[in-house]
Amino acid sequence: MPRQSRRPTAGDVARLSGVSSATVSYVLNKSPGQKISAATTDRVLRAAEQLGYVPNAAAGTLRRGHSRVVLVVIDTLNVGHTNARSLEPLLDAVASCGLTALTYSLVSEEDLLGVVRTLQPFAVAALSFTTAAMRQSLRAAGAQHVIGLNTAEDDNLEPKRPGEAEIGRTQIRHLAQRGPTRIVYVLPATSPRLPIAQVRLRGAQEECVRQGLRAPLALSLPLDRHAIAEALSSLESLRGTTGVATADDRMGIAVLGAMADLGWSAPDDLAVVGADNFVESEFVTPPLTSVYLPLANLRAVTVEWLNKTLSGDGQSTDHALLGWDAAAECVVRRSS
Amino acid sequence: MPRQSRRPTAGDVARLSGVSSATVSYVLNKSPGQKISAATTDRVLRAAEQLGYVPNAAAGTLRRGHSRVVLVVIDTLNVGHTNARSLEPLLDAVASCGLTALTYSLVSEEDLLGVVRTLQPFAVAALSFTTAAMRQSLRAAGAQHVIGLNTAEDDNLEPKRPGEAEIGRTQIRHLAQRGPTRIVYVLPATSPRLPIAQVRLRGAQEECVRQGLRAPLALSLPLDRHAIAEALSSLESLRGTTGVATADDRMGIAVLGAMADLGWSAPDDLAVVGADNFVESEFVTPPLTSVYLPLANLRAVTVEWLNKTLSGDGQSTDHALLGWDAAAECVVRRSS
DNA sequence: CTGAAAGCGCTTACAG
DNA sequence: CTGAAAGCGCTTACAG
Repeated sequence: MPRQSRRPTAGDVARLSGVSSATVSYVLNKSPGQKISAATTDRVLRAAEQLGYVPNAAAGTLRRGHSRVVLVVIDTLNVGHTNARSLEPLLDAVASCGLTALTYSLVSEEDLLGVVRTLQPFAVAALSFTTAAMRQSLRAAGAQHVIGLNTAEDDNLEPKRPGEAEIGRTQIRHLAQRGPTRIVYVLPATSPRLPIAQVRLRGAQEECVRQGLRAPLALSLPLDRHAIAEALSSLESLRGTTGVATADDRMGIAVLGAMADLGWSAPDDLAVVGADNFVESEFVTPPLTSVYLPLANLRAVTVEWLNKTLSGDGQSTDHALLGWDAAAECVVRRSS
Repeated sequence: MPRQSRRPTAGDVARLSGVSSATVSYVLNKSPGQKISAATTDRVLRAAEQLGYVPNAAAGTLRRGHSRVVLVVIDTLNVGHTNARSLEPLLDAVASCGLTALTYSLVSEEDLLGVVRTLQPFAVAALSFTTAAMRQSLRAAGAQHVIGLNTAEDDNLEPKRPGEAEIGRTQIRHLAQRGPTRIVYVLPATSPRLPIAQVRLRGAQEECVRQGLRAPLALSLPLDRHAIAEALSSLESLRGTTGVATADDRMGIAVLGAMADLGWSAPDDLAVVGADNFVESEFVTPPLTSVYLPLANLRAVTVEWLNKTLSGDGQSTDHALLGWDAAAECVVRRSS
């Protein structure tokens, strides 16, 4: 197999079409303010096509000072389908603007900054809550533009996930309507998603105060059917008057399974509400009520923002907000 | 807010430490074959630290001919948790080799080639089956090295997902052991994962022949509890003698839910087996039996491969294989 | 309407 | 042991 021959450069295209590499660049980038004759344009385009010319992005990046990549940051603390739902419209938006979308799974913020320094992306679109300080660091590291999920109000506040507390509050509001006088909040004993679970719990605690309910009993349980059943059985005396909120639907489904093992049924023995609205929650028996955060038209918002920054003066590094409905939605099913 | 001052370059570091930028490069890259005095090394390191110097990756890429990025390709046709499980060890492996891992969600192969042309990655690690032709294209587009899930045998064969057929075969082998004489295969009516479902069905069909069973009844159903219940009720006469295999656990859980609505129970009325071993499958009632493909030590295989290519002559563009256990595993639970 | 030339920031063969 | 210089492939201000 012959060694892959050198990849064609703008110079090669120029030579073939009998113009300078500058003209090639003007034609291929449709540089505004450059009038190139139709005949020349045509020759250049034909030559580029013939050679299969693809600009060397690294050279462009070096010259321009930033790449044409949009780095989409995924929050690994979100459940998979939550990310998937947001990702698709975002990737779509980026592609439709002629930019290259790359996904980065957020492990640590330090690591993300390293990637940004490496990539010098045109923009970072963070599908996670970002503080003003973090956005500042991202721009300092070389991201021209930063967009993220965040609320103007909470900019510098911890926790960084204001929407999560709202999920906890909404779970309690729903349970309170159903009659229970006592709340149990079940979170996973160990899980990478524990930080989110804790914010949800905090929201639930707040809402219990507001509703005049006793503080919720927080139960850290392993994702193990038998262990959960055992823990629930010690709550025997609470049957009939208790609502259970779980940190997510996975735990909610596990609780329903454990209840079945105990011969208990929802909502009579315990009313159960989960979070994140897993697809599976509709299919279990009884179907699981769930609270989640709907994301507003991400695609449209992103396209509009990218177009604005692309046509902008090139200097603006302001951040923008990704669409975000502050209100959590409760899908009521038979478990509560 | 003052405009961000120019980012420091190797030249700045050189000036501050009183050496040339060549020496800076030698020190920072620990260039073999260059003897730099300890004193100089120290001064350079100190100056780089002081200025917060980070090499401009685009310049390095331009000069070197490829970047230090490993592009990890995710197959969006796999379910989220399948990808997540593979992704973690891979990202870990890449980081531990001092390279930058970026994730790309495979939409189309053409689009992936575009990203590779843009990024000129050091390597592409594809968490999807890749044909020899595709790996060839990837290298032509600028990926120095390519690694992927694939079997040497099936290199040029369609379908590109040999493991999926094995899932279907294993589902049938399991059901056949349980006594059913008739097989129903349930796949989603519409789903982005339909291509995978169809390969699984084909595997199931093969295995039915091998087991001397009648060809499976293939049922395309929407992910809708009532619609599934209705479809199942027309199978009334098959109760007690039929095994149901579903294209994945989501559909399996939906089938169990629909059966509950009909007052049927698994495994007595229908023995049910799903695929992909969702975490939730253990928690539904009855717990769902599931077949999945375990991935072998991805991290170790990847690290070994990266180290080999990094220390290699720099010219080799051969591909390697990611760890892959050809055997599917069946987690037996009470639904079958 | 088009081209010659500079320069983005690295890396490395070469000269000392 | 260290430095001067070339060059990777673009883009763009400038000159014609």
